[in-house]
Amino acid sequence: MSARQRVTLESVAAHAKVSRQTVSNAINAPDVVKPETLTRVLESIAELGYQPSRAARQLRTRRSQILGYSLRPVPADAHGTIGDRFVHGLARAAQQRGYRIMLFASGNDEEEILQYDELLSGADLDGFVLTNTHHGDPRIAWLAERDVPFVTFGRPWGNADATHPWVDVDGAAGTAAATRHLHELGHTRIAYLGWPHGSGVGDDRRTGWSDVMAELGLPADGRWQETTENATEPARDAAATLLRRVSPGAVVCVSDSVALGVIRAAEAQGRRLAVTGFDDSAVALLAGMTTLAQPVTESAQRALALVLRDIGVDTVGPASRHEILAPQLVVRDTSIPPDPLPRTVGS
Amino acid sequence: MSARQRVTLESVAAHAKVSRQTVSNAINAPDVVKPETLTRVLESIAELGYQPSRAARQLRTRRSQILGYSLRPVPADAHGTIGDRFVHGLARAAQQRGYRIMLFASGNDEEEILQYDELLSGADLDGFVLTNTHHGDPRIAWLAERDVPFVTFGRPWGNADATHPWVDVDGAAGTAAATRHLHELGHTRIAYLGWPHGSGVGDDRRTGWSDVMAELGLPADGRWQETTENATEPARDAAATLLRRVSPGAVVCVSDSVALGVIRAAEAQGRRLAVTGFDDSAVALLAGMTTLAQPVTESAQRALALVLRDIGVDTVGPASRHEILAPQLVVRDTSIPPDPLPRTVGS
DNA sequence: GACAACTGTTTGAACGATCCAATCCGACGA
DNA sequence: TCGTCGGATTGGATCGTTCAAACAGTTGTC
Repeated sequence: MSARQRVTLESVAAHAKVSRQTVSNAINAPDVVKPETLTRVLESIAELGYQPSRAARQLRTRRSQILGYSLRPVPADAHGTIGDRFVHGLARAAQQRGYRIMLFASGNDEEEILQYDELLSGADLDGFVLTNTHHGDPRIAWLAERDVPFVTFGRPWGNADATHPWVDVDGAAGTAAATRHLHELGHTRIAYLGWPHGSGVGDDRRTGWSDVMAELGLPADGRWQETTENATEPARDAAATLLRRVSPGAVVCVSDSVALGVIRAAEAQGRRLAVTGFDDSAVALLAGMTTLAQPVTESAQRALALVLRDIGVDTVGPASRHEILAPQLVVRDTSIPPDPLPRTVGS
Repeated sequence: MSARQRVTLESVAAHAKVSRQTVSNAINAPDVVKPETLTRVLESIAELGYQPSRAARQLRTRRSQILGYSLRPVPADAHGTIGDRFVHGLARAAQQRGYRIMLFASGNDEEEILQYDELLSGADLDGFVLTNTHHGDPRIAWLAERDVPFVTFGRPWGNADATHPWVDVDGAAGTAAATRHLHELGHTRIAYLGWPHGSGVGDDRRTGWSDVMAELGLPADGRWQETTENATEPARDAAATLLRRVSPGAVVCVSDSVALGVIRAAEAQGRRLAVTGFDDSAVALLAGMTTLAQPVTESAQRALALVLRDIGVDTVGPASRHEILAPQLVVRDTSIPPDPLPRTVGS
């Protein structure tokens, strides 16, 4: 009920019989305070339950200890929880380091840049975490130009000399693992269904398949691949073509949605087919689909560490400025040994 | 490159040839400023691109213009985008009103309350938005006791005299609409598969079905319902029992996951069955499932308006302190007319 | 013994906004 | 002409922290 008096540096100082600044030092630069004074001050802080006012600190230091994270409208057909889990991991990692995540909404890159401007001058945000970066992303240029600390979840495709820190999942390693897995099961006729050429992520994932196929001396030319947009219906049609053309025993897919299309096509043609997806979405779980789980939480933690380093929070050793994390193969029912007679079509 | 001087109240005042306070008034209380002075000041603000320092304002007023939103770990089998879309709607609605959303992570109610305490004293948050409230939620008691403004997405089940503002989706209206829809298609043997008794949301949705059935003079006793936890596998087993017991022509389900279990059970038994789900998740879209779409974005907007009113941002007329929004029926393929001979168990 | 160097602590000023009290100014009435 | 009134505007104090410089106390050096 009664509004208790706010605990401030001054009141802690009085309680510990030192000055404001010494209490401040005890928090921000403990090494300059005499050990016995330090313990006395820390006791007072604990006893009074003191918490520094972020506003006052921010006003003086021009640092908010807050990072910005932009939300885009959620597409209607989204079934992933990747975004969800990434934000959660980010928020948790941040608050362990005394930082917080502030959200803002934007519809496109330009709008988002306007928000950057507003948040930097008005709210003194210390940095940003970007997702869904793309080729020639204007947000990256804007931030880099102003020396604003930021990190991207997703590597800068087609811009090898980008200097900002980033974290990404190794798509090629993922499809490579899936391809090897299918080969170990006995498959030799392994096709690939991916996104249209030109997207960094899609091309990367295709590479994993084609490299392993080459390594194994198995065919992976144009006849063994097909492309489709990232939805189940179009994927079904593309898969139907692919199945008729090379009659594969297994298909590595660029995503769970696409993989589901392949499964539907196989059912329609009455074929027995091994399929792998990518993302480990809820759909994959429901379909009992073998897929690749992205290390989302770990990505968030690494991303946070990278941007905090640029902000200057910890000046630990010169580790790499980017991280590539391998996804994990989740084996379920849809990766099955091949038919004894691979050539046989249908029931 | 060169760090341009920050635009402050003082510099705007100098530019407009008035005093600090007049500029402040132009922003916070335009009606006390003489019109011609006002326009002059506003022009200066626009010209210099002035933005008030949130830190300074917060230090003085003890208001941050920030609302807290807690994230819980995302369950592995989650396939909904409801949480995602709610946060997005919240962030967008907030920033239209000059507010921002700050995230924090917590694992349980107690941990979340500790975060409240920290955020209130350290960061001066103006209020909170809670989701996933439950019976006897300690968070609600804690916040209410301290007169902290907050709103919940989800009504206070079993606590009719709760006084805090809330927003919720009308589950009963949803299942009622589904039931009527099935009846209009010609169904009369309509069963229900729900969650175990005792959960507010689950019981509410069941009510919608049973009320309409009673209204239509159709049977809805215990034989026509079954319960299951919210996952596809258990739902399939429960559905199998239900189908054998009353041989329904249609089943209204408490969620999309459960509905998918019913579809699987019907396939296994070779039955033709109309099914409706709840939530309009990606799974429903993929399965071509008739379901109920929750007005998530609108809920977020209303929730924001309610909590801002308690904070005292707008003192508009005395509207209601809670809102119940109706979900929308999304008709797809799984709501089908009944067999000509409902008793026939098809091949 | 005087001065310098160093350690640990304290004091005053500043960050940029709002609150509060005081002042200005033109109009109006006596 | 002067005092009064009320709305518009001004200057000073304040919020709680950190920065920069000054201060006392001890030790070391020639």
